Amino acid sequence: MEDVIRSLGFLCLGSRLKRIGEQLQSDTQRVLDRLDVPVQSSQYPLLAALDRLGPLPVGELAQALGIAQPGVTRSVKLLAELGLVEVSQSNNDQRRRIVSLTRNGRRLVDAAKRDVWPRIEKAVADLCADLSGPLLDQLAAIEDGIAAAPIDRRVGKAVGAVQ
Amino acid sequence: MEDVIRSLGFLCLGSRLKRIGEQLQSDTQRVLDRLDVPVQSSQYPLLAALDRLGPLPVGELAQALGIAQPGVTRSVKLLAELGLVEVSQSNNDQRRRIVSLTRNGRRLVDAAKRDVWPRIEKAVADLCADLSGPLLDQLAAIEDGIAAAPIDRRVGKAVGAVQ
DNA sequence: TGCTGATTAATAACATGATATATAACAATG
DNA sequence: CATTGTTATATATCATGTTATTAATCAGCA
Repeated sequence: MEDVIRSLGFLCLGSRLKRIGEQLQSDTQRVLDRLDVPVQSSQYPLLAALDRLGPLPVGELAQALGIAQPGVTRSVKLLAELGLVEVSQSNNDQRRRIVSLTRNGRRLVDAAKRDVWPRIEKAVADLCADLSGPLLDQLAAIEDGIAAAPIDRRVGKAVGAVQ
Repeated sequence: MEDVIRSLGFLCLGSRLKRIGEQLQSDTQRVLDRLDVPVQSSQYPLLAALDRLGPLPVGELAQALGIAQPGVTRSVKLLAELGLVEVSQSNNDQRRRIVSLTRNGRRLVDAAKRDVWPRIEKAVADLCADLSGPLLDQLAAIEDGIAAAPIDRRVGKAVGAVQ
């Protein structure tokens, strides 16, 4: 059976990247499922962001993760229910809600950094090791290219009605 | 503000691919929004599959698109309500429901193939033109690598409990 | 000082992926 | 040929992204 997304090449690059990303995430999830970890793989970037950058308000967290703010609000709520992060009001600005790791969250991140993340990183790096180009650099170039001029701008305005 | 997903490299490759894919899709959506097209960009792969492969039962359509069957069932229902595809019972096997393009669906695909898809493809190809490696080949290699041995298998079994 | 506009986060509603399960039809076997 | 297992699809539920909107707070200015 022909893989249509693959056959369509650049036309469906978005769908294809998304599909590969979901595949990688669910594979990674299976790694975590073997452990006693109560967190979906997709929540780790948020924890990693707090680990790297320290406590952050919701909006900046969204920016750091490159997702929209409501997504962060939802994840934070979930992780707070699990006792991994906590939210405190900012002193200067009552609108801002500062998210930080709890003691348990800290412990989870430290353990993951020590025991799990290096293995996952190595597995993914191996997967990409034989590629003919520097994938991460290329992805960065794509991201920069999109940021500079999104596809719809590149397509131009001269497309007439379709039906 | 540091882009954490980007900084984490291979560890978050899945999240990153997904994020780039979603960005590309929503950019493409904006192209379509300028036209009179009543279809989300994410539905085009299904229409393209029917165009390339002819009428297909739900399961084979899922396989051709590389997504799970319930996703196809849902999209087909949506596209059928829009009058772009229709469903007929298979003769040999009453379980199978064969999805095909309607006259309107055919017309939409033909118009898109003629007027829109080449432009989008070109825009995305341009975006990727300056990359230092053959991106599509690399993605194919990643997909093949995942299929051969998913990440969780590559990580190995020797990871202890995390907390 | 009090109004106006901007900013922050929450909520609602939707899109679209997944898995798990139910139902209907087929196939195979005792 | 009836039962049993398999296969194809639909449905339910969840995860997680989006945009649009609302509510609360801040900041600036007449």
